[in-house]
Amino acid sequence: MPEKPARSLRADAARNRARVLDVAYRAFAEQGLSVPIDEIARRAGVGAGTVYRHFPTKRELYQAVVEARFTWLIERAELLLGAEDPGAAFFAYFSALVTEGATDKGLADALAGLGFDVEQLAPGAERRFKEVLGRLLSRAQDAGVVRPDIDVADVKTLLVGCHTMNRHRDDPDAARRLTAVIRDGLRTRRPALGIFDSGDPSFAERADEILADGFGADGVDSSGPVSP
Amino acid sequence: MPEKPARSLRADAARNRARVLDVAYRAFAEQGLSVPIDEIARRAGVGAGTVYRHFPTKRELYQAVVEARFTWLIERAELLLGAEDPGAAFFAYFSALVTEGATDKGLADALAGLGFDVEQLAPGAERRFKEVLGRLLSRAQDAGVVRPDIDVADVKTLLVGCHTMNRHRDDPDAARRLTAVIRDGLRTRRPALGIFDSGDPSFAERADEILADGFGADGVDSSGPVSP
DNA sequence: GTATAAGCGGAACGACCGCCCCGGTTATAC
DNA sequence: GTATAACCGGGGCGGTCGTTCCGCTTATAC
Repeated sequence: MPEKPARSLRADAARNRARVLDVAYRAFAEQGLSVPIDEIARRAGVGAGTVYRHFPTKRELYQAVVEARFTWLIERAELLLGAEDPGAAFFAYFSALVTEGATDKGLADALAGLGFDVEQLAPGAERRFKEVLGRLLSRAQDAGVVRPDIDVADVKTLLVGCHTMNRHRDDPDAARRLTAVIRDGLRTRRPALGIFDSGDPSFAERADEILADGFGADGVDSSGPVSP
Repeated sequence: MPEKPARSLRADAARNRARVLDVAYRAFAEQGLSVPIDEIARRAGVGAGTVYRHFPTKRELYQAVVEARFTWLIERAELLLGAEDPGAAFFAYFSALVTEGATDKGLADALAGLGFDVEQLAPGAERRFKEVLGRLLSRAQDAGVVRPDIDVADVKTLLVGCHTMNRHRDDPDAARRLTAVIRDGLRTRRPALGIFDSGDPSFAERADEILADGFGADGVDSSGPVSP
């Protein structure tokens, strides 16, 4: 059962390595990438040197954790690829990824590309993830459920946005509402019903004019509240 | 014209203060809150001590900049309050805030509550901002354009999400698409047209079952790729 | 012109964090 | 049991960043 791919590890070393990996997963999940290595070492009951012997850099430790998580996510997606309702499958997976990111900040950070670029961190896993997510997406699009103008990268970005929003407000009700907004936004537009449609387009131009005047111009108005 | 609310400042001191404030605005806009004080001092051509004499902490410097920006945003919103098309006014403002956040990372960080809590940073400005944004929102909701189940805090959070997404992908085309997804998600749902509707709800349950199995469970599978 | 105090700049301090090193310990082969 | 090499832990290094301190400079009042 236990594999020893490289030259065998001493028993205590193997134990420590597994322990560090497990603790690291939990710590990253709770605090994200920003958790110090020293804390992981402390929680694992080992010295920092031990962590660094098994994982030469923080990046490699993070990589090991993230890779395992991605593999897990990919497996889950594959379970849904055979589903009979492509739209429901896509949205079920999307929602699952959102809640997953709420539980695992390390994963959310990885998807967001905080600190390390995921494509370099775990190239294979990231590619397979995007591939399988892309298949779920195209099926939903082919079924006419998801708007056709977005691609996998867009979905990934929307996912990152959902994670940020959930961190910004930990209220679960709000999280559900906000995810619902994005899910609805992803759906194919129904034909306009007139009264609900976007409103007077000419006003949109006028609004832009109103706002355009100096919006985002340089400098802080020094006669304002900034100069006490 | 130039006010001197407190005891008068020496001419060079006033000049330096204004210079620091202006440079700080630009630096925060470009790099967000994470820009070091030393760099602001360097760019302003003064020593770090000079920055700290005028603004005792980084927080207070940031506060001065953010407060001015909020005041500016509030003024812009008030211009739109009298608009005849509440829906267009709301969406015009929302879009303006999104592009504003892309230009000004310091502002985006403030809205996201990164580093400092905005409500403590600039309580008055933040309250007035939420108030005026809330009025634009309710009007659009009363007009039946924006879905009624969301509140101001939701809109603020969605804004933060848009900013994150725009940072995650700097492609302007993608940014437009992603903002469009959220704007569409904010619109009142049209009556369902049957074929496009959410799909078999019973499958949604089954999908949850498929995914629920261990999704988000504790621990990393140590027989996986984590144990080379 | 001179006295004086406000203002200036940058060296320095402390805290944090990723990473390295080395003297001591311990599993393992014989 | 013993030799030995792998392994362990934690102190320390180097870098970053917010903040403070102090000797020198200079605007300003008289």
